Amino acid sequence: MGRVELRHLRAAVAVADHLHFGRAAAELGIAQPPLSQAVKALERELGVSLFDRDTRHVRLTPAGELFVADARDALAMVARAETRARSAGRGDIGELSVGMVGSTTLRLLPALLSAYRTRYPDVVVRFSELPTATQIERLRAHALDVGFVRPPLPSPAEAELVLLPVAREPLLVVLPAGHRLADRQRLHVRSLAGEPFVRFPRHLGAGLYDQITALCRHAGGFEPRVAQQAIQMQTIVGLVSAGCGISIVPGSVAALTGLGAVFAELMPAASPVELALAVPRHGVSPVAANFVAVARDVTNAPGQQ
Amino acid sequence: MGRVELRHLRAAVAVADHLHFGRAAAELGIAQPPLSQAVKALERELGVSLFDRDTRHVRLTPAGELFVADARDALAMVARAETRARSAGRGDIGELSVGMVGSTTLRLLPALLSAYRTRYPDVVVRFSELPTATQIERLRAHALDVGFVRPPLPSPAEAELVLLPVAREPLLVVLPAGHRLADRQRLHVRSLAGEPFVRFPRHLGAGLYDQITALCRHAGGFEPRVAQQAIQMQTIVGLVSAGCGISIVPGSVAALTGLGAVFAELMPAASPVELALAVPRHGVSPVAANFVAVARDVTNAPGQQ
DNA sequence: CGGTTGATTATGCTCTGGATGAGCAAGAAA
DNA sequence: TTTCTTGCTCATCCAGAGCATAATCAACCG
Repeated sequence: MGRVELRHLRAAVAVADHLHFGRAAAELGIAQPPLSQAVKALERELGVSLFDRDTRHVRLTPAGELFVADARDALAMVARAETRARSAGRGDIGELSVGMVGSTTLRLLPALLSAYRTRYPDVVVRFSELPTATQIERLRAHALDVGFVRPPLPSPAEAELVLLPVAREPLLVVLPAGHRLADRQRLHVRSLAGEPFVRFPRHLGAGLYDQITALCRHAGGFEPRVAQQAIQMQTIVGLVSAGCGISIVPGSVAALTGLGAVFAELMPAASPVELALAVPRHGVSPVAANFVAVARDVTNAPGQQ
Repeated sequence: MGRVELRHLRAAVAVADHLHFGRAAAELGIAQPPLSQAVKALERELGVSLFDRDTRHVRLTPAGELFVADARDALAMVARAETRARSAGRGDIGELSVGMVGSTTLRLLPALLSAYRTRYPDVVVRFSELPTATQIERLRAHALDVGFVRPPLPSPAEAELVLLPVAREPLLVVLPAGHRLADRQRLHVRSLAGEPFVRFPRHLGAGLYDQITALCRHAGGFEPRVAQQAIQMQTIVGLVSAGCGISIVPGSVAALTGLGAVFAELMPAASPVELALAVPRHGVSPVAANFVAVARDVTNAPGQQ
């Protein structure tokens, strides 16, 4: 019971194309006898003769017409499977899940997305705004391909992920418009002592949290008092505007104007907060690898920092 | 350069189905090692790894997802090609061109067509009303698969065609309604001497023509005088109605009432005229063969003659 | 730390699939 | 006609593909 193989389909199609075993065999790069045998084997397997051939002429039977038409479709489908798999291998096609902390949206994303989509229009990109800790979980679970996170990462995560720094931003103070310090361009950390803080919960992103705490402690000499917690930058700025407290946020958040909050620089210039692209150390799909490459290009371009 | 073959597609699909090389190999009826090799060869050919496999688990890569989905489609198309070719081989599917002399339409066709279409609903049947001589040409040119003709056939045609008698009908005289003999139920051939005849042209169907001529000559003792020629039964009866002459036609033509013509039996009962199904002696498609079988069944059924 | 599961590597064998050459039928040319 | 050419098929032979068996190695499990 010899199964039908693609060589049989290719043989039938070639013979149908040329209506001539010799030329068909030449096209296939084999001699006539094997081609005759292949066609005959196919016909025996199908129980139908596909070609009427006297010693002089070759003609398709009705069954042959049907079969060859179907065979062409099948061969096209196989070719499609091959090319699409190769494309996927090159990262030209596929899907990509990108995670990002809230502030990424504001500055970096538009430029990056536009560059990537220009270069890889056939990749479906899905963005999710998630805190760093959640992204680490999902990267580990392969629910996310890459993620924009705030370093540093907890050490177990460092083992599985590679971090590529993509941006550094200064920290800014956010105050409600009517606050007593709201008219200052720059503020000393010490002047924030005693203020109620709106903060991002530590368990979802220790990097930025600890950096701010250390800043208050060492440059300000006080322990920040947490009045409210929120996990989205819009919410934090909104709570500040509503008078629930003040906050310290990455510089890109200053793009969130019009909410009734004002931003001021920090006086002993705090070390800038980092944004990094986290990528699994192993098993990165070509699609994700290409995205990383584009991200690197965009962030290294002159005029970006 | 090993081309992709269906065995590779079957292997990839089986592994994707089970996510387990052992079970996949069992399903394919081979051992694990060859399956591993087949998958690896495929991956090498495509330049992409389709499966992520540590020694414990097997998982599809994104490229694998795409490829396996396409491979399923391709395999389905091959299966479709096979089944349709087999169907065509059994005559269950395809096209059929049937020729017929005019009078066939009236009696035989409805019963035959209904029986055939019930049994073979997926065959597209095309009927053409053609004189015997034209049918012979087209049968020879394979423009017609089978044809209902009036025997006998010219001897060169006999060599290539097989004739199956399917009906015998008596000959009837057709007269215009106002004719002097129009009130008779049966007429002696002799009484038609001198009448102008509307005839079917001999070169398009010698069988019936010669039979009528011989009848007039031997039983009537006269030579029929041709006043008009026509190649369709409706036209012949119409010309008779219009007073252009009389005619002798197969019995089934009597179904053409309402044209102002009357029919009468012939007195020295003429040997009935035959209707036969002509089929090429060689290279008959299964579809045509099935039609012949149904035709034989229908015409041999009790109540038919 | 063995035991088990399960994929890969290594090796040998079988049988398929292709090449080569002979056979043969049908049209073309002489 | 006879002969030549064309072109599919049959027969034989050989290389390599593809499968099996056995060995190897890695990870989970008790």
